[in-house]
Amino acid sequence: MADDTARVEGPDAELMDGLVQAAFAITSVLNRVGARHELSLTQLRVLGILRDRRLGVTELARHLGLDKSTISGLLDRAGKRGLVERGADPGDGRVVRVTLSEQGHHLAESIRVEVADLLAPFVDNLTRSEQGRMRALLARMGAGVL
Amino acid sequence: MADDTARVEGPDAELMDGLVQAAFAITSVLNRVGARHELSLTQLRVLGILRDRRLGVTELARHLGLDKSTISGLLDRAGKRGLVERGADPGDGRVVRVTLSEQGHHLAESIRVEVADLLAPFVDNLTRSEQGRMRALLARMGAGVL
DNA sequence: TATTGTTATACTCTATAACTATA
DNA sequence: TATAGTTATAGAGTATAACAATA
Repeated sequence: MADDTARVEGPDAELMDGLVQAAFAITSVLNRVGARHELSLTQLRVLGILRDRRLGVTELARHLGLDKSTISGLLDRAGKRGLVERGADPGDGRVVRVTLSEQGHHLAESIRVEVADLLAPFVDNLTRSEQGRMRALLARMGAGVL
Repeated sequence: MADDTARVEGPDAELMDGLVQAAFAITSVLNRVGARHELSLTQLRVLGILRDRRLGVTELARHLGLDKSTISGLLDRAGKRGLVERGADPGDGRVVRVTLSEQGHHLAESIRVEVADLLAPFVDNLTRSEQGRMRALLARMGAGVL
């Protein structure tokens, strides 16, 4: 075998490991920030998703990959804390429109800042151009729809 | 301001968003694979951690960032399924050495393969050299200890 | 009939506090 | 005294099944 580049190798196992480790690390940061505000990771995600959206229960369930019955309970607890509000849908009497309360918006913004603060030291280990390259590589991988 | 590069900007918010989205996406893959085998994400992690380690309950708790009482319950359930075994420590009568059973090792290996299969299509969106660059960037960020 | 949301039920996950055994 | 692990307890997260209301 003269040409090493022709060797058939599986996908880069080390990279996969790195991605999974990074995912755990980032999730740990999110959990820590959530815990400061007595929010589970899921509640944190609800706040993040509802920041710029007004969704029905079923849509929210689809965003989170959870059953709608799970969302009902989640919303009960978040509602009791004054973070979200349930409203009627003008066009369809069956759907419940879920929105962030003003307090919910404030909390979501605090969380965004705190997460950025905890992530910054790591992102700052990269130069500006490295940051740009990382961003581009994530996009090329299709990280958003992964 | 003649020199744009001198402008003080906050850390790259877009990159942070990309990292968080990627983390959710990867976690979703892990959850899916776990669900196939009726394993929670935490049980999945236990299998992964114990693959090449023989830890005490407290050490395992530290690895996972959970309380040791949580680990006790986790091990009860995993043990009942024959995935892990509790053994004595030769040097310290207080510690319980946790190991993967043979069945646990098999399952851990299956999971590794399944995760790799689900992640492969995305990693394969990058060329070899891009994969290498991504791996290096993750390492430079300190993704492992993030 | 099909869809939206809620409720009842049953587990798992998780932390806190109190406990036992060993060091 | 201090540390390792377990147990009891309580609350949150989760899915399944059954249900009511609306389309």
